[in-house]
Amino acid sequence: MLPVSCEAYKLIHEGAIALAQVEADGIRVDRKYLRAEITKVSIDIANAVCRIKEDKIYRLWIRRFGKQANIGSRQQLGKILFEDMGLECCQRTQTGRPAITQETLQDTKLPFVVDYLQYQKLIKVRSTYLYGILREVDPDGFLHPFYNLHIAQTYRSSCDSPNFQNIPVRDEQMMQMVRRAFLPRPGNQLIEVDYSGAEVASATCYHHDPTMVEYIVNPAKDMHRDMSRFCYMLKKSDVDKKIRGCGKGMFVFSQFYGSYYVKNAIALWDAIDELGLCKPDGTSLHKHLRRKGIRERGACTGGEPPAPKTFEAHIKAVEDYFWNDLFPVYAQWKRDWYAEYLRTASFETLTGFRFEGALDRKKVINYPIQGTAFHWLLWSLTQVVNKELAKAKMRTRVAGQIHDSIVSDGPPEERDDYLALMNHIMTKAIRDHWTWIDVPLTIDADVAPVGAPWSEKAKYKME
DNA sequence: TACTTCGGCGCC
DNA sequence: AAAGGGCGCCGAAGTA
Repeated sequence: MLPVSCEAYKLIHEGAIALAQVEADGIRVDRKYLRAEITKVSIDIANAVCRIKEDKIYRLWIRRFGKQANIGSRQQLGKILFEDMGLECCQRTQTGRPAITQETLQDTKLPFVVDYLQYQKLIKVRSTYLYGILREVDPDGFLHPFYNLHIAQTYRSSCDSPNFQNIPVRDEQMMQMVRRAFLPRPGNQLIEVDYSGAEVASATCYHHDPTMVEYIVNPAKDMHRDMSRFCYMLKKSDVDKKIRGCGKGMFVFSQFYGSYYVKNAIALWDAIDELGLCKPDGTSLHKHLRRKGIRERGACTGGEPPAPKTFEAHIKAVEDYFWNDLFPVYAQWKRDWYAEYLRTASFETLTGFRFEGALDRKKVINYPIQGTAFHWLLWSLTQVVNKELAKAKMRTRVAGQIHDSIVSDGPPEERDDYLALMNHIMTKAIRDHWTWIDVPLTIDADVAPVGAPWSEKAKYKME
């Protein structure tokens, strides 16, 4: 930890005090629900195991491993599928073995993997989440996760015992099963406030690309929708939520974090079938791309340049456009920032923290952006926890923090005051504190009904 | 038995 | 030239 200014030191000091308060207050958990759900999930797991054992593949499994056969062993499954059955596995692990992942299993197209993946999901929910949370609940029914400021290389926080920062949310089934366990105190409601596009805004404070500023300032513009359109050669109106999500995750953020067109092309192409991506009239995007002259994905080997008229070649063109035409200033900043690092062997965040030592290019670009975005959240947390809640004599308490969001537990009559306070701290006061924040910051809020679990949170309109 | 490493996967 | 940043937790498998 290398804070290079009094102000940077103060952020960590006051941040630690705020997080200690969050840890002490904790979050209420429904133990009865957890115990009942563990029983329920255990039955579902037993049923899934039965279905797996009825499959032909399990007979091969027994023949090959006999008494050692273990459904939980990915290594064994890999040997059966990719050695005995001779199926193709297009991903390797670090040590060169076939990678047995959700993706490579799905690629086999075997009916067996549907049951197997459901089984694995339930195992994950039961062990990491249901048991993992229940084990840490205190005698009063509260959870007190630890928030660390001395672990992450980026100057972010981390969280453990249990990790409150990786509770399922994207998978609807897992989200329901796990978030149902988190409750507000009696008579209260849970609220989650998060920075919109925190890392994009943080990055822009470094590179100042005018096109990115325009995307942030103008609510009518949408970078993810635009890039989704270009990747799949669609009209603006053809981009639905699913397609936009693919462009965002498989192109834009991948590119920001240092991935490249070959990986993007594979992910975006496979997503068409896996997620059933269609135009509004029901045309599959594969068919749509064929009409645009793209019939194949391309070799995607990374060795040779992509063959013409392949999807790979198209995504390479999108990548060139993205960095050379759309965000040239961002691209130049990346080159300059890295060159300066090579010269000095160090760099600093805008919030006043230094990095030293051997780091690769991707880390040199990503660390300051990630750390700075978190420091916005941490500063906001110090204001609300250490100062404003007490000053306003409010009963609302912060229950947790997830990198760019703050979860609170408070009485409904304080809800609108709390949201107004958070909006003031997170979007206005912070820009007086750090005047180098030269893009507007905005927040979103999710609110669960009074007495309802975290699984029932829904978008909340703030005035 | 206790510990470490690996592969995998949950979140931002 | 290379090719996804950061975490914590789990079970399996290997080692002491």
